[in-house]
Amino acid sequence: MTDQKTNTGADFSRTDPAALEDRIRSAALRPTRQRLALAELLFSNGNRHLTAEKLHSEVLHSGVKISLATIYNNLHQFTAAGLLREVVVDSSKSYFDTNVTPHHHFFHEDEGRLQDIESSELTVLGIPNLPAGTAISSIDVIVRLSKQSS
Amino acid sequence: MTDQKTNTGADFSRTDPAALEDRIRSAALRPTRQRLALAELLFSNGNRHLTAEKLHSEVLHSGVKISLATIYNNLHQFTAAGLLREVVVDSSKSYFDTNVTPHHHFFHEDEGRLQDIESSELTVLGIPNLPAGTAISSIDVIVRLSKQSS
DNA sequence: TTCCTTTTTAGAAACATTCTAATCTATTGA
DNA sequence: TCAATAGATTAGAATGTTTCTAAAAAGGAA
Repeated sequence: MTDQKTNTGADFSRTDPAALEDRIRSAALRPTRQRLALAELLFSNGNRHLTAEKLHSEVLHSGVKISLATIYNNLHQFTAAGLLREVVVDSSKSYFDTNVTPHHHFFHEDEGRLQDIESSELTVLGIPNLPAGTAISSIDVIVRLSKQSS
Repeated sequence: MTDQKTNTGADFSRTDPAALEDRIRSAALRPTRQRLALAELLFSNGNRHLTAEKLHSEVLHSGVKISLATIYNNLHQFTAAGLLREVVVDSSKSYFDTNVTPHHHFFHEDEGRLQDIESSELTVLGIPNLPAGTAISSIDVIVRLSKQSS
């Protein structure tokens, strides 16, 4: 149980450089210095929800020189490979989630922060018949939270 | 039952200029030429899901000169007044929904088109306890649809 | 009408994201 | 080990959506 294709939340690959490299190789990508740095931040710290800009500043602070274009390239490549999932909650920027199993989200509107809701907890009932010629690509539930008013 | 604060889908104000003007006045806004043109497109054609750009091109085609800045100003003012609701489904642009009652959406990913799911049909069960100090602002369910693969 | 406020506007600016084309790097296999 | 090549990174330009600015126009009250 040290390495799996799925990621349910446990930080299973825990900074082990070889495991990170395998993960990148399994996506048919080369384990470059930049990718390893990104993978470490993304996949060795439990489930995370990050914007491109946040990831960029984290990786720069970790001492690895990397351009924003590379951040975007890799976020998209990781997403295409199923290592990340994009979550649409804000019309102005994209969030990427390291938990790629089916699940839902709380979104703290004031902080711009996402929080997982496991799909074992939350159920969606009564989806109508699908329009002809279509198939479900995903079901996204976002519970938007504001600060308590009183 | 000709005019109500809520809008469940019926096109109840049906191009009646006086009703549109009341609707604008009730939001503490002046019924300008531009606002009336926008209100007519938004509120006299059943439930609609529009982007700023789409609304702009529609209103220009209807013969009313209006700038994109005015479109944005008014979409936001109408939203603040509860006449519209913003739906976040696409990280690159905003959609505005004329149906402001609680409900959910199908999103046709290939066409960028939204379709209502009434909340009488779809139920969300098992929302976990809310984080301390927060209250639910809204619950958004988006069923993303792709073209059937086969 | 006059005055005051709101609204509209063109254009500039801001912002996230994507593109371009040049340079660099990992990998392969001789 | 090295050269060849395919893939990766990069700075900076470009794009698209949305917001801002400041000035002109229009609505409404008196």
